Amino acid sequence: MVFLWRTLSCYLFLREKISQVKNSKEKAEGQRRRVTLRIIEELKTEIKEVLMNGLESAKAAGLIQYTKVPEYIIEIPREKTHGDFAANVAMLMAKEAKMPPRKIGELLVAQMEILGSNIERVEIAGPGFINFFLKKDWLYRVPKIIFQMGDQYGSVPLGGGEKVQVEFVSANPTGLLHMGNARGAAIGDSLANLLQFAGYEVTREFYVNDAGNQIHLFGRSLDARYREALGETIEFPEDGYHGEDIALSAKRYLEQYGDALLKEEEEVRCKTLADFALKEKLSHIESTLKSFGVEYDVWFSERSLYENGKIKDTIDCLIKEGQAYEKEGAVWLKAPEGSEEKDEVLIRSNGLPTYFAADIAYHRDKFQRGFDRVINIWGADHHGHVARMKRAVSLFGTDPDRLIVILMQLVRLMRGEEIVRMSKRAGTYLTLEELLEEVGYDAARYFFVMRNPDSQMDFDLELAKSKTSENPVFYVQYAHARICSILRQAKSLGYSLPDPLSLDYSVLEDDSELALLAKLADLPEEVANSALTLEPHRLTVYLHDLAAAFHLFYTNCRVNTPEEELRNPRLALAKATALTIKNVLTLLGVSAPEEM
RNA sequence: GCGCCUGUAGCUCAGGUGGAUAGAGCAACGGACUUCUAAUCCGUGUGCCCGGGGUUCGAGUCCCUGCAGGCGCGCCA
Repeated sequence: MVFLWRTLSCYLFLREKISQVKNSKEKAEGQRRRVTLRIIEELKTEIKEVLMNGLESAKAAGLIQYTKVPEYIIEIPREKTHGDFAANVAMLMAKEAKMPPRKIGELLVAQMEILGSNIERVEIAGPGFINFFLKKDWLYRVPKIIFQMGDQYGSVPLGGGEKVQVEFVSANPTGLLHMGNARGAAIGDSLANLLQFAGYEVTREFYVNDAGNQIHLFGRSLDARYREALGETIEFPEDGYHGEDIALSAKRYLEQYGDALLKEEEEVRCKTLADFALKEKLSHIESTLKSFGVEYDVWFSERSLYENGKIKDTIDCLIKEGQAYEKEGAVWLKAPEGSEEKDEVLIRSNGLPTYFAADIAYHRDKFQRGFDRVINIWGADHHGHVARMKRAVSLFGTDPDRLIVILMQLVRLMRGEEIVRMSKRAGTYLTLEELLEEVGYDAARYFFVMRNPDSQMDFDLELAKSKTSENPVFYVQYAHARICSILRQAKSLGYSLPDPLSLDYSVLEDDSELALLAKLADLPEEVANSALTLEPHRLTVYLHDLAAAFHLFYTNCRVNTPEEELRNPRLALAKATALTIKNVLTLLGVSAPEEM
């Protein structure tokens, strides 16, 4: 009876979910995303129920004493021989129950009712793990779910529509994009994709530093080149931008608008030229990033904070609250009470706000725009700014934990053994454009996102150029291309794939087939974990494992066999794998080629 | 001096909330294509997880400390 009920309810549950998915196909994206089937999660829940019921029975029978069940986990063991899932609860209870973990496990398992569940058998192993071996049926649900979900397979309703902003790259608009920006672009964009896939409402933002000191200097450098082009002998600003691009910008202005600017005041000349060149630079940055697969929702101008008075308002507010004060002609932000930190300048004695002041106003504005969480991706050289910024946010009543800064360690460029010293002034740095030309779009994206932002990375150009096959991205892409090839082959043999939802998958019994199914089922959990920890690089680990599982399946099992009962489920399995690979590659901004 | 990050195989790196025999790629060596793409698969590792303490049933993971490398500590951004 229990068995029947469980089977029936499970079936009804599945039917309901599937019909939800079916109906939702015509509905909006957002609604589609809410429908998700996390098999692994369901199974864990079921195991927990069985486990807890057993534990209560054991307690009721006076076999095990405890007051509270400790925080235990259900994990997927690395070793196949350790079962499909394992629980560590017996080991955690040992102390209070005053019994060896294995003994607890035995008593517990004896009280468990597994009849009618997905559990086939249970074992006690090692120091006291309770290992669960499941019936294979659950695996055969996997392909159907993947086909139901389509390009949404793997998405999870984790975020519940929480509004998250991801601000990344925000490169200095006076120059070109370098390797650090490239890393930030790959990580930021993948993270944004990932969060979106995990049910968050994501806004991608680029903060344009089009104000302040550097723009002033930028303008003066341009002005010098402009006048130089008109035959004047010039004195180049001491800390000016020496790059050739500056001179070229000035020349282009001259060609378009002539020499009329000479009659204007220096300040007007500088501002006009700076505006002209900034526009050029920004559109160049935008198109370069676009060619790297990155597009923004918002380009936020720092200058706008000056023009609409938000910086002034922010500082006034701080003064009013007694957090800032005037001294020696400057305005200072007080360090926290009792801390060893120094007070920070907000407005210089020359009357101009500092970058920090603008950034406070900027972050205040971010939260005023209603984001629940704000994620900034910064280079490690900005880490000194993090604590300050969090504190500044808290001064306006925002919980500083809502501001998350992901610091990336810097990228070191190598040519073989030799370190390439990057210098903007000398113009000896590699731009993102050049990188794309040398290494290629997919490899660059994958390479950057593969590594944990915390680790500093060497980018060896010679390696990247000479042996591109070393890059793991090809391993994954090849799996996808192979599947497409199988499907093409099937078509040319006249094999058509019937509705994958009506197939019987239980003929898939080879170890490599079962392993592949299990790996496919794992994606929603991987997405959830990666989104929770804000670590898109985990997805590359998953992709590699998935591709490996497929390559093994490919080697061991022939898909296009004449036996229809075997061929059809295998074709469907292959197709489901391709779909899954493509979904994850898309999150990483990498293409899924059909041929290689 | 203070702060942040890092230290895992020859090299490049993975190792959610502590779990069972620490993994992968590359490189090296030996096998597997008359069969859906060999950019693949299978096999071969003698790793003081930087050192030293500690926490506990159990530590690469947590705490303390030392060493080494990177990066910050501006009226720069």
